[in-house]
Amino acid sequence: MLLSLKTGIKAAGAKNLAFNDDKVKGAAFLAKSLSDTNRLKILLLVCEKPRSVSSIVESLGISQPLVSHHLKELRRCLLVCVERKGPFVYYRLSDQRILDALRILGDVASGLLTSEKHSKR
Amino acid sequence: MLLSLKTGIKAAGAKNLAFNDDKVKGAAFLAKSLSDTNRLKILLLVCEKPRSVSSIVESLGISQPLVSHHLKELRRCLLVCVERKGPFVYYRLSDQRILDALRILGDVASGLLTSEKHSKR
DNA sequence: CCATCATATAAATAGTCATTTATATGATGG
DNA sequence: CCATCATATAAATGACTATTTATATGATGG
Repeated sequence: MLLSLKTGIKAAGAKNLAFNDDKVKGAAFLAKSLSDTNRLKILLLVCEKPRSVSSIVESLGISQPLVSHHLKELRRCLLVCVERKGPFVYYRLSDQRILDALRILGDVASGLLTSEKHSKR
Repeated sequence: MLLSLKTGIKAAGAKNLAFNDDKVKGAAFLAKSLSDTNRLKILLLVCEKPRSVSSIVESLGISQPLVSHHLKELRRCLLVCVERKGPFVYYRLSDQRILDALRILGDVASGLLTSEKHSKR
């Protein structure tokens, strides 16, 4: 299966030689974490400077356990870094390149909904 | 809720002014579609030239109904374009920028697993 | 038209996941 | 220590989704 994919890609010829199976699995793994709007909003909040959980709760207007739950998932994917300061726990985005990916996805989504590329038949 | 996010972002200050709620929703929507390894493999197969369903089935070694199912999802997100030629149906990637996003995600995933950024405490 | 090939859809199943409610941990100030 | 605040975890629930198996549609060549 893995082999047949590689074969397929090689047969196809070019651009995606960089996508070995680990890259594909890693990309899918991160994409899953980025597929929830609440998590995306959290990432956008912590991308500038570290933010405490309560600050995130206040900004997003969703329940504290839900924020904690999503932060746990983001931690699991190593998308955020954690630092405790007294009673507060601060989270920040661990890699700014995630923002680039999100920008592309957002732009492509906007484009796809307005363009007519897909109406091709 | 939407408002509070915007407020939160504006309060945060800068980089993500481009992320309005529609962009966030769009990015999450596409990310969900990218979160399955089989769909990613399909996208990588159709990113070069149009590919028929049977060709994809053969390359990936998964069942034809499963491939059709995933293609349907990719169609729903407008990530692929469809063209029928005789009995064959050809799919191709509708926007090459998706590859850029995938490359970033793959790279970040590789990086996060090896780096020590997250072990900060 | 009929048989066959390519693709799509349907139904069933099992696993995952977001959300809520309730409770626990953990630090701090008095 | 105790009360309180900040955060995390647990359990329950409903919704969604990937996969399989079976069947349907749709085009083509004879």
